[in-house]
Amino acid sequence: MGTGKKKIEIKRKEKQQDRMVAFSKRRKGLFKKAHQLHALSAAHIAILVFSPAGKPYVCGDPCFDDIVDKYYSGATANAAADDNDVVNCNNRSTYGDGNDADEDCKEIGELKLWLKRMDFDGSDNVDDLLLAKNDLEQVRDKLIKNVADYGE
Amino acid sequence: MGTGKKKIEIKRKEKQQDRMVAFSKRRKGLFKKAHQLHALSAAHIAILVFSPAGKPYVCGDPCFDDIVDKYYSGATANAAADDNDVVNCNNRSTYGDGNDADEDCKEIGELKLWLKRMDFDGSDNVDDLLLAKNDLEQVRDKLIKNVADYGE
DNA sequence: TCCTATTAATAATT
DNA sequence: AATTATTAATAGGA
Repeated sequence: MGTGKKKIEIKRKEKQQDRMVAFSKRRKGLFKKAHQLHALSAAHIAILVFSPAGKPYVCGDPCFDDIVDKYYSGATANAAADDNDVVNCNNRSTYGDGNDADEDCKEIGELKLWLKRMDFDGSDNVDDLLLAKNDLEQVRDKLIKNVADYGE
Repeated sequence: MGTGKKKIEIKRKEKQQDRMVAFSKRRKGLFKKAHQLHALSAAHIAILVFSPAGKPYVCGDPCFDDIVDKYYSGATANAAADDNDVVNCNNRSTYGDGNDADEDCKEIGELKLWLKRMDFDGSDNVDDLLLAKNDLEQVRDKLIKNVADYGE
């Protein structure tokens, strides 16, 4: 995937500057797609992005806060549970303060997010498999590092 | 804009069924773009969409709730104020409250289910991590093979 | 759903 | 930033 003069691997770019360039171009594209989706289908859409530099960008059709409010009001929050198309990863992890138990929870929570996002069970196309491959490689690297940290 | 056999106008489709078709295709595309943006730039991304039928779809990299929390916590909320690309309308809503420790305990239970599905246990000691590492490597190799088989 | 003609998004380069 | 070669997304139809 990718679109441009060359096919690129979808993986974290090494240099901060490259990440910022990719972010700028693709954030713009993402918001445009979101706006189109709203205009065509009348769906309500809320997007929140933090740039690599930590700057927030918000996009809402018709309004970010209202849509998020509606979601957290819970009236319909469980309706998506049975839809296998849904990419739904809501997993709270504690950031910080750090007693050991909490740290472990955080590590495990992050790992879980990675695994859940892979969702390669039903993938039958090259793109999904490639994404899963990338994710797996990163999870593996994380594990290797954790093991090393434990004194392996 | 649009991409397909014909250029289309970006305006609300008249028939509900047409809106649903466009929504299904484009929601998938939007989430894919979001995942790519995250993978490439390490940006944090949260998307919430209500379909024309009112069904919610959530996408979060790395986690929807955490990103939204971070935004509403306000630590960085004002950083975007000077960016003219930002569509920014804030109205805080309260939700959740549950204490973090309890939330994490629930998370651990869910995690173990996930890890079992992945064919390895989710312990946090070195031996189990090593086993997990081996399992992940095998899964990864499987995926790489699958990708090769698809002719990538 | 799947297919494919066509357009839109974007990676590399300037 | 602006341009352009190329790929990816998708509109319409099977």
